[in-house]
Amino acid sequence: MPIDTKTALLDSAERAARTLGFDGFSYADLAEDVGIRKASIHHHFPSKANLSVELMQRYLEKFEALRNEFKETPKSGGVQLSTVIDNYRAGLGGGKSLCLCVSFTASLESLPPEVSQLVRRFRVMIIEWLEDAFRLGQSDGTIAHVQDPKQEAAAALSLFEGAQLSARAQEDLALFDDAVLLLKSRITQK
Amino acid sequence: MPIDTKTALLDSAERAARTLGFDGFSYADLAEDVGIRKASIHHHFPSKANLSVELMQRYLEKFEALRNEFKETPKSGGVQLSTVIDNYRAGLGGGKSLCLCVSFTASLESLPPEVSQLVRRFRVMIIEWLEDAFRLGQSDGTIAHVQDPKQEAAAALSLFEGAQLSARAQEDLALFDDAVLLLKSRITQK
DNA sequence: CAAAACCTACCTATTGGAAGGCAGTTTTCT
DNA sequence: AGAAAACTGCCTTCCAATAGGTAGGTTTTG
Repeated sequence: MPIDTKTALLDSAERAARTLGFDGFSYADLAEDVGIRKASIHHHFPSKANLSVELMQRYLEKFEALRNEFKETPKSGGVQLSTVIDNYRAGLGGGKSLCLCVSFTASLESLPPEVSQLVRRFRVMIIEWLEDAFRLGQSDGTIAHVQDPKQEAAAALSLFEGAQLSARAQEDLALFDDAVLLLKSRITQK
Repeated sequence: MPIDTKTALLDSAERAARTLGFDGFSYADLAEDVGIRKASIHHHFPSKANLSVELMQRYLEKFEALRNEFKETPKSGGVQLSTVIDNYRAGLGGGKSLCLCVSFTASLESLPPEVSQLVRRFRVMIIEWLEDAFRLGQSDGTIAHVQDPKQEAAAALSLFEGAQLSARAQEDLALFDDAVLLLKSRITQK
């Protein structure tokens, strides 16, 4: 047994959504990519709206799990912040893809309200993660001049998502690095 | 004469692109919105790719003009930065639309290479504007603790675009304000 | 009058989706 | 245990709607 077909479909759809946008791919594309007939996809995902929900659900859960990992084995604020940054950088796929949350936010109108809800939950979760990181970094001294962790978190999330757009616009990871350099320089590796 | 049809089409298309994404609207939608037959659109824009180019061109020119205005009648760095922020905020349309540059960046793969080029030019222009603003703010004292204007500019653009996404995700302008608050608090109104 | 603007009428390809079949596995009933 | 029923995963066939686009004629306008 190579790979579960449903998972293969989700993987393919996620790739497509993050590189082309949700309106940028079709069931036909998925079918060809996975090696299945187009109509068979409906067996796993009755509708494309349904697929979008399961896609975002899985994505959210994956990052919630990652976050919980870091909650249990506490690291310094600086390390936590670096981890989030690295994750957003890695999510760029060399400048070709975006965070699913970013991509879905851009075409939110084409998506069922359930997805909007999940996107919001995703954002809240990341914000909380960042807020914790900044608060920790403030007290353990691994992030310089933190005044208000809440404000920092809101700004940081926007910065990361915007930095992904910058990098993607020129398909160049250096643009991402440029955008986060200032923030990164406030981190004391400890 | 109410409005030039071509302009009406561009306006409608821009609205659609910024709220639904470029793949989220069709010539049929435009036709209904403007009150013209679908096929007639081809008279003004032979292809949708063509439309996307003219759309981005107009958008770029509009902001270039705005920028030049500020070049001729020099204001303080803080005021210039505030102006850019306000523009990105206004561009949100109450949380329903995005900057065309952001929207196009997300679905860049569906667009002709000419648009990628224009998107890049747009970004470069904004970055230069911001860089000038930070440099000015550094010397005239209207923006606090500016170390490297270049780094600040790159971070600021990402921040604004990301802040737009944040606000749009919840259709709430307050999210934009949250994200830019930290930066805004560094501006001394003068 | 000529050009520009717009129309009707089509066209082809693709969209997401419905309906029903069929082989293989698992569950249930006797 | 063995037959029947139900479920799974994928298939083929079909479909109405929509996509962007073309051809050629008619109206409007400078």
